[in-house]
Amino acid sequence: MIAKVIVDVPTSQTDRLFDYDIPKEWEEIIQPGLRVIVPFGPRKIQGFVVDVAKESTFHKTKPIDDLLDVVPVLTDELLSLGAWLSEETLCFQLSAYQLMIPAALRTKVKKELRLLAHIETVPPSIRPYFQGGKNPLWNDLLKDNNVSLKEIQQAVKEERLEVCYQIEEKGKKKTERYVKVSEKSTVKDIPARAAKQRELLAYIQSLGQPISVQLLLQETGMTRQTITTLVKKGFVQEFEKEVYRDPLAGVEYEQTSPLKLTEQQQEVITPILDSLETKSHHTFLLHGVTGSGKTEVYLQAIDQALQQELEAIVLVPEISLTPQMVQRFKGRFGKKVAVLHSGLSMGEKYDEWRKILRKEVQVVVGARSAIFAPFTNLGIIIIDEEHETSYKQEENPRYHARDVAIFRGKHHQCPVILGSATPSLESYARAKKSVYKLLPLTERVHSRAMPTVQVVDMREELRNGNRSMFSYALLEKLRDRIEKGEQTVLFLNRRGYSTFVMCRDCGYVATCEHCDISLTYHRTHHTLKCHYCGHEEKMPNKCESCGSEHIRFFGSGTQKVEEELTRVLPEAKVIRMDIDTTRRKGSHERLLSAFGRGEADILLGTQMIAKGLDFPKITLVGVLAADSMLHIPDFRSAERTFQLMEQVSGRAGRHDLEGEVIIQSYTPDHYSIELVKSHDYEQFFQMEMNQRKVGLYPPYVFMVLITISHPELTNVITVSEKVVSFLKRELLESTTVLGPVASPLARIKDRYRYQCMIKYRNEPRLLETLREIRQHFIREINQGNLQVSIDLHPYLFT
DNA sequence: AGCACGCCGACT
DNA sequence: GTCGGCGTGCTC
Repeated sequence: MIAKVIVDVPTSQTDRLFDYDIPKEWEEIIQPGLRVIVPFGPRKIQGFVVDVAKESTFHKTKPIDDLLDVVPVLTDELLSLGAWLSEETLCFQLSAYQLMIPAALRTKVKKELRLLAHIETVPPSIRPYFQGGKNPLWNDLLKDNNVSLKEIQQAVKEERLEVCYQIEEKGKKKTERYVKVSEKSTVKDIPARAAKQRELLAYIQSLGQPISVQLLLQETGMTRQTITTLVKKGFVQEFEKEVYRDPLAGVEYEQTSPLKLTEQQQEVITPILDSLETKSHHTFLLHGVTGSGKTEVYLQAIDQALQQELEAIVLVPEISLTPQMVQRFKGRFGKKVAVLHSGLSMGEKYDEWRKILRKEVQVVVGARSAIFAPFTNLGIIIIDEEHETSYKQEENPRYHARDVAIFRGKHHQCPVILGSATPSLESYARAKKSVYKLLPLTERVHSRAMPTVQVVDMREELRNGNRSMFSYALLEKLRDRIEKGEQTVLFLNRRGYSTFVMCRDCGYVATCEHCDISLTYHRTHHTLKCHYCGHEEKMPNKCESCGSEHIRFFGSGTQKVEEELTRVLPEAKVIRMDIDTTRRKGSHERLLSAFGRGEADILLGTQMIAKGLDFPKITLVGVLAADSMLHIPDFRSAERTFQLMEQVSGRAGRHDLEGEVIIQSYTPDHYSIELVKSHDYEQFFQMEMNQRKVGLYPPYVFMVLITISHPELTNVITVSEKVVSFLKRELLESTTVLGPVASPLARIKDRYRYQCMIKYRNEPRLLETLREIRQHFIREINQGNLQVSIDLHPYLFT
């Protein structure tokens, strides 16, 4: 029998199957999805078995060396998903499979030296390494300049030393020491004067089951010595037991039960339940305004899946994986839930993952990579806040969790639900074309009103002599809330901190005459540049629109805002939440719960406070600079602005008190800001779609971004030009190839970067052509200087 | 990725 | 004549 193996060597030359003999004794055991150790040239490496066959066309097959697993770590479905993913994202199959297993399982095979003869026979320089019967690692010897490799090689040849391969598994299963009573031991057998021992044995006996040593000590107040004596005398046995690391140890979740659904909720859940019951795949776009009760719909749909003995995956954006969110799922489904996010340690992630593999949980709540949870009976997949860009991985493999979800939905014939108050244009357009099924939730639960939104024109403020970052209207309302003891959320968007140029008098922003996208200021040449078409112009001294000299770059930090806030409102208690104040583990939750307890009047923060906040006393939301994101040179900037404004507005008035929103802007007339007033997603969608049509952007076209980098600028330019002319030659006439132009980040780590862009509607030879490009530059790539990164459906243009 | 093989310059 | 530089190519 032959195993087809993907070896752990991430290069394009080895990105194919290698055949290995399966030794007789393993024929029953080896199956697809197992990890194995195989000989590869002169060394031993790890690999994934992806298939088993009768025979090989290769005539010099070697046998598999060792097994790393007994139970497959990849299911058949995940194996085929990996193959598909590597096709679609142009990554190595190996990388796709590594994505699906926890980091703890990504083993390294290390080379170590062992003594075959007496220590005196090996070179003196390496003798110290063998002290205490140790086997030194090859790499450690290499680092030592006194050690001569020649001598080692000689010793190996003469069989005084041998080179062995040691598997180093990073993920250790956590164990604890347990004790249990030995058979037929009785208290009577212990001398009466050993009262402590008697008492302890009796206690363990009374439990009727093994107990962890730590817990035993805690509960009885005895010393370790007493236990050891009992063990020595043979009355009890001590052993290691595997335990799970519990990141949420001690946290109690209040059990919740299903709420009565509103009429609208009932309407949207019906087709989902239908899809579940008939086991047919549909992708639903659940478009529900903030506060419309999407989560309750998710919960009840999952409940239905569980009743059918099926499993569920829920994806949540990383930043909203707060205890508040986890609470809602744990509260309803208790121990059936595993949580996977980046805040967990490697060991904790490994444990959560193993619970899934062993079918000890049926629901996974997690960030992007949780979409690969090794379930085998999926009943439903939910992607909350579907428009979030964090669902796209920005490094290889550059996959989008939405695409993976739909692949798995089709495989399991189960519903996929994309939920959002502000769907991505791509998804909404698909829903309009009936590719997805649109499920609208237009009302908030308990018929609460949407918050009223007031847009303040900051140009006007400036004209009225207000040079501060707070408008009169916002200040007045802030004072009002403090007086009433109500709370305010102040939102400052730091993304787009960078370098767009704007006139403080008229709001004019320098844009590219060819692309209708704001220009980026380049300090090096004091110029303005377009990152899409390469257009370049001089940085103006005066506003081109009104002639004012108040033209400047934009950007302001939370810290500065906080200072100013304490100056103008000294009585206000402020909690600041940004990357700086939430870096430490748990500080995120601490700050939020402090705010929830009413320990502050104002919560000031960035992105991270835009989501999931649900506190009854928040009645005012202020957005300090709504435009900051609008002028990022990205065709999605208007979409992101609208989404964010809506998202932030949703924080206000979610309970009995009515909510109010103040948005400060220098471009109050822009539709992405204007339309927040009426919370009119539909209208925004229409406007933005027009823009996309004119500019030829998704969803009207698909895009591919190719980034070329090299330490030598001239090299980057030559290669980029070759790439572009090759693309133009190979691809259809209807396809647009743009560039090459310097990337927005024109140099990273001493490497120059150029990019080109493909826009296409239908391009059957696309993947093939892109693969050819990689292949063509393979030599230069292998020499390690050239990098060609290919991003299909990019979300980031740096 | 590693590692071997192989073909040229510098040296005991 | 040999040692060692790293360009090239292979690994079931």
